[in-house]
Amino acid sequence: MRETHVASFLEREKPDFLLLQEIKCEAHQFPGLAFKALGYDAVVVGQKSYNGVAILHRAPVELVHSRLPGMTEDDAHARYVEVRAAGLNIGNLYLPNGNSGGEAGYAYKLHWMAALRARASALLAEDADFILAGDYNVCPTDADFAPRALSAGDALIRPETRAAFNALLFTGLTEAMRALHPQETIYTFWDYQAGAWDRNSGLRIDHALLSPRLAERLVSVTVHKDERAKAQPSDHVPVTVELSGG
DNA sequence: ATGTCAACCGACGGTTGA
Repeated sequence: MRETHVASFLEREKPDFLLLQEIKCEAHQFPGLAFKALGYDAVVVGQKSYNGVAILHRAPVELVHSRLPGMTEDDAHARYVEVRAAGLNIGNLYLPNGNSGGEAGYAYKLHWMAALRARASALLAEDADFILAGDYNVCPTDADFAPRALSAGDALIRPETRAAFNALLFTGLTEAMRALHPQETIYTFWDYQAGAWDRNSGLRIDHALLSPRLAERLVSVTVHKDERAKAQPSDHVPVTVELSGG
């Protein structure tokens, strides 16, 4: 994980919450002390080498889920953590890419998306205010990736992938970026390969979905593109979602 | 078909997943 990049972002932007994906370490290896010095505690759902998610927070939070409900007990992937804080549920997700492991790997992605939709439905049924945000590994439309950045059969743009994403939205959620910026070309990820950053061959795969009352409080969505130009950057850049006080 | 990267495992380099 890119500890110094994260620390400088916290220091500069001072978000109430920071949702991290692909921390790629177990919880005891997470660099909590550097963030603690800046006033942040962490809820960490880790795993050796791959996946892993964490939520950094300044005020106390209550852990709600450390696995996506509906996924089987033997699902070893650390891809979801949900906390309750500031009167809302915050779900941080790292949705399966779906391009590895053949058709079984892709089926896992679709299964995961179905479970996420079920979680959204359950939260709506509770009348909760909530946000489901993170790396969705989905380009919702052809406007969400640069020309030729992906091949036609890529799991990020397959029709079944987009149908599952739309099914999630159609439960009644609002995709924060497109609610405020419906037409702009916006990317949040640039591959390390093939000079993707230099050619601006990016993807928009990091999304924040808001429950109905939260959508009414949406003020701004900011992509911190400068982060990608730093030395040893992540291939994703941070996205800030600003909500008015509720 | 990738102009990449990091960690794995098992002993320096091929394999994996993104």
